[in-house]
Amino acid sequence: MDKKELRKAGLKVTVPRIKILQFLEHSKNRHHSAEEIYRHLLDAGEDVGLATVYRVLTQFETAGIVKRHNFASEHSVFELDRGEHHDHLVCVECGKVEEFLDPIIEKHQHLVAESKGFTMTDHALNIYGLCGRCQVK
Amino acid sequence: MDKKELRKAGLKVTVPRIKILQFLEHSKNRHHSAEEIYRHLLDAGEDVGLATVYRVLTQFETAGIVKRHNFASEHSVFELDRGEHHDHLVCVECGKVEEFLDPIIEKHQHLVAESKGFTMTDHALNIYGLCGRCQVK
DNA sequence: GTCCGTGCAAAGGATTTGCATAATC
DNA sequence: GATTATGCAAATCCTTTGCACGGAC
Repeated sequence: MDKKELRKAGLKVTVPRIKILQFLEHSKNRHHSAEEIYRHLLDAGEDVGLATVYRVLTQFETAGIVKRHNFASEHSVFELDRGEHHDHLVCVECGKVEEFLDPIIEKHQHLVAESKGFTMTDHALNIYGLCGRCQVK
Repeated sequence: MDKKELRKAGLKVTVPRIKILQFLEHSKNRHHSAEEIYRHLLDAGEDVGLATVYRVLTQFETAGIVKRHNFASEHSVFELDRGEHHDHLVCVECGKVEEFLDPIIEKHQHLVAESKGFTMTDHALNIYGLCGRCQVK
């Protein structure tokens, strides 16, 4: 129920917000750029502006509905925030994104931060490489 | 000997290239944005353009003299590439950057990539937090 | 009806590029 | 002297903002 989720976040229920939320929930790939989401909505016959997509995504990020990532610099990609933390494996060839969680890495990150006197607030681990399919080519 | 290093990289020895290399070698902080480098050169009385700083840094990156990082999105920062890999701890308050290397994390990153069928080409682990000094404030 | 959200176009910041001039080899 | 590098200004890419109109409550 997308409407509920929006209301819970204190956001009015509007067409762009619902459509963007639905796309993020139902699309096969979980990571999308604002441009991709915008294109998808246009293709689906929605009359929406790219600026609105950015605005909605930013609101979603603030509300904790969405996470923003900056992989290989360039543009940001967004994914639904399901609460469970994970890191990313990104194929440098086709852009495919895989998620993973390694408890030992997680633990050691905390140890490292601690040993340097830092209070860790967040971390981003991105592994770049060639996915199985792109290695063959 | 900066001139030698430039020639070795197949780059002509020019004033901007030498000055940028010297700054990266001798500055206390090892991580700098293009803007910072540009400002420093201007303050030192050099007549240089920001575009040249970007061009030189990109050439240095290609030549393996410099590494480019994209921490909290926004702008890139550059550091001299000394060959030895390391990851980064970034203070979200003051921007201070600490380097670290954790063999167990390194090893597990390879294991993760392998288990997903990826050939790892690179990785970036950034831990964000508050450094000791900023926690006190 | 009030207020917030939207589309459009214009602005914004970081980085790149085109071009004539100036420097390196 | 030929070629490559530079500075400047304009262009580009992604993203944000200003504004008048339209929709949500």
